[in-house]
Amino acid sequence: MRIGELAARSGVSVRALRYYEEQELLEADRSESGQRHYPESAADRVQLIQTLYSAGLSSRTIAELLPCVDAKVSTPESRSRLAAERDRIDAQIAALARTRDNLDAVIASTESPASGCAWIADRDVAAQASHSATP
Amino acid sequence: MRIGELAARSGVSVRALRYYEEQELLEADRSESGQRHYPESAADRVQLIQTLYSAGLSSRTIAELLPCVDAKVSTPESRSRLAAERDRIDAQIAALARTRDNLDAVIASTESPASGCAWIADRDVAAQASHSATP
DNA sequence: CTAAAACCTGACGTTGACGTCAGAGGCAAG
DNA sequence: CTTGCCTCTGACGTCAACGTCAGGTTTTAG
Repeated sequence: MRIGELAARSGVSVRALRYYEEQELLEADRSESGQRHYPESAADRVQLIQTLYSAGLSSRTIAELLPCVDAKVSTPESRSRLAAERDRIDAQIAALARTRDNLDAVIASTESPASGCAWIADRDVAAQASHSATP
Repeated sequence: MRIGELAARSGVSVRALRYYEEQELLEADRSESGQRHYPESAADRVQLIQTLYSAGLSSRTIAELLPCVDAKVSTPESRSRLAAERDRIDAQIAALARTRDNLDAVIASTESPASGCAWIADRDVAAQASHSATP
């Protein structure tokens, strides 16, 4: 299929697909006239790329990890990289869960009519005091 | 305290603090000569701002929600805003958890010597097929 | 065959949260 | 007083993941 159809199927823009190619995340066959031509499997790959982007990985990191998926091999570097990213995501989940709980607390306190919302000042700061943000 | 000390205490840059003021997230008294002067409580507030940033809120959103914390009042708008942000964070957590599980799967498969890593292609794409990314 | 739609490359624009630099003033120590 | 560090405003730079536009070629529909 050509780029327009892949864009429609995977729900990303044509520009994004060309960007992915530029970043070496997605390769395409070229027709005689230079037009990109993708196999069916490209749609899944684009979904994968999107998933990894939404998990906060950079295109460079994704480019470094995708060969593991493609070649179905893993070097010690790729494994430690995977583990590092997993840990980062785990920490991110934990931080988000804390913030969500804080939001829940303030929502609960403001939904009942006669209460203020002195929330995170009491809860979150204490929890935050023992860790640092993502670099 | 002055801006340098607050920066050191809260672990953010001086530039960031001035930026927060520009975005109306953080106010400062001014000395006769124009230098910013902060109360002790500013350190906690900076932590709060950082927490909300790391949860993916924009400075504009934070600026709209902070008055609720300060004035300890909530309007219907601020309440629905809080709920919307909570839901967004919840969805983000769920998406991250899926991706983390996928990473776990591939790590497990690559750690044992004789296996490939055809992971997300089997697991994640199916899971992703029923939802959309954050806009 | 022709016009429209899709595609190409190249390049500049956008957004957010700052970094960085320039030039000028302020402030405690010796 | 002057040295040296801190602070001020203002303004341009950065980085990622694209958006958008220009100007030209290719494919498709009628």
